[in-house]
Amino acid sequence: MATRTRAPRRPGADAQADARAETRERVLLEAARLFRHRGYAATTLREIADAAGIKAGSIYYHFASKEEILVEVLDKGIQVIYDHVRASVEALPPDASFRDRLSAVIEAHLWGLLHHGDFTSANIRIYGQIPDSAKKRHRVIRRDYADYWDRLFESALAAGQLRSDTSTAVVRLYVLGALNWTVEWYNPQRGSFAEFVRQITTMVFDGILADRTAH
Amino acid sequence: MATRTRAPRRPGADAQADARAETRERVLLEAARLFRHRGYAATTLREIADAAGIKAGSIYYHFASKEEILVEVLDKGIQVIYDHVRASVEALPPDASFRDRLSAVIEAHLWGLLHHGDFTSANIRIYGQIPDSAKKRHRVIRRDYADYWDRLFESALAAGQLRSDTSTAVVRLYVLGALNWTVEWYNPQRGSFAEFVRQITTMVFDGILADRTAH
DNA sequence: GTCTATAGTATGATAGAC
DNA sequence: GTCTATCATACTATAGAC
Repeated sequence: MATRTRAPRRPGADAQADARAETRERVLLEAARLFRHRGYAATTLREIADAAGIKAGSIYYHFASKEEILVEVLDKGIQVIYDHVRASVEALPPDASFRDRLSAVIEAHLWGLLHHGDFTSANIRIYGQIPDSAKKRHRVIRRDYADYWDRLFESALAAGQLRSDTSTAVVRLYVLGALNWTVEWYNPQRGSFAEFVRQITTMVFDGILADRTAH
Repeated sequence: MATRTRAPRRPGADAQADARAETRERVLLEAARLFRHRGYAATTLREIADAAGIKAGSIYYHFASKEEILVEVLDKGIQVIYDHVRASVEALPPDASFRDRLSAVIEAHLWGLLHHGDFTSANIRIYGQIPDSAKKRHRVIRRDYADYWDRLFESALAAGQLRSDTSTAVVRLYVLGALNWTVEWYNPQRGSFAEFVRQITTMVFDGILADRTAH
């Protein structure tokens, strides 16, 4: 395996590896789409295989079990968002304010969430319903991402920019809940993504009541 | 059937009707709990029957199909919240402000949500994954409740109390998303329900940033 | 790398006894 | 009203041909 991925030994080996990776990706993509809309247990390997253009038995060349597919789909649902968020924050000037920093994180989170909707919505929808063994393996990356948000809020609290009458954990759960649920109702045909981000960010920052102050 | 429910004709008929209704309720309760934690498709009628203390075949005396159970569980998930919210608003003085009105609605929504967690969480978790036929039957009450919130926000907007840079539909989706997700993380052991409601209401009204004005 | 065929198990639903 | 027994179907996973 190491020789195959590192240094193909004969002509054509690259193309073969590509074909393999491509089928694998197709299976993951269709699995995410089906898990999202049907649930994990209700989705059969035959459906996934059909959608990916292969037969059910062939899936076992790429994955050891249905649960292997599940864990990869769940992990990817967090990973695509986390990667995007980190890149977005790293692009900020080092002296960016908390408000700028959090704005960037919210926008990047929403971007990843909505542009990989099958993976992220599958994650949100089915996490509560999967076998404990799968939950346990997936929980690592989930915890990492939650910690990232907690550190952000902790530093804002220390700087006096976050409301102090609520714990940072509750703020994180409230904000991530509100953001994540948008994948269930966001409609790109009802306005631009930028305007959508502005509306959500405003409500997260300043609430839903009519402005009584100018920010 | 009408004679049985209206005027029992012999002694013991009431007790029989009670026993029937009680088994039926037990099935619904256990179904809600299992749908919540396993999903609809993954939950078998044998599991529901076991939990309710009867055999799988006996379920068909009370329900025509698995989908009948599903629709009742989903409807109840909205109904218990809706009833509580309406009663709470009707108890307000007729000249209550929008802020008081919305405070009452949020508290009642959270109360119903968290005190009937199996029905409400099952509803939230599995609605996106059920057969279209079930979705269609359940959608009526779902739409009614959404309309209730929309009317609340419309009147607040007309009175200049709701922020006007976002449509009432988006505000409703944002708020209900944030509120509903609390059933996935609320922990009654980490503080009183009243304090929890205060924190959530504050964030919905005024956002998460440090107070810059006194309300 | 994908196929066909199939083993072993579990499912929703029904029929009929009590 | 609840039971037992069973039908027809579908599932995950495996074995071996190509």
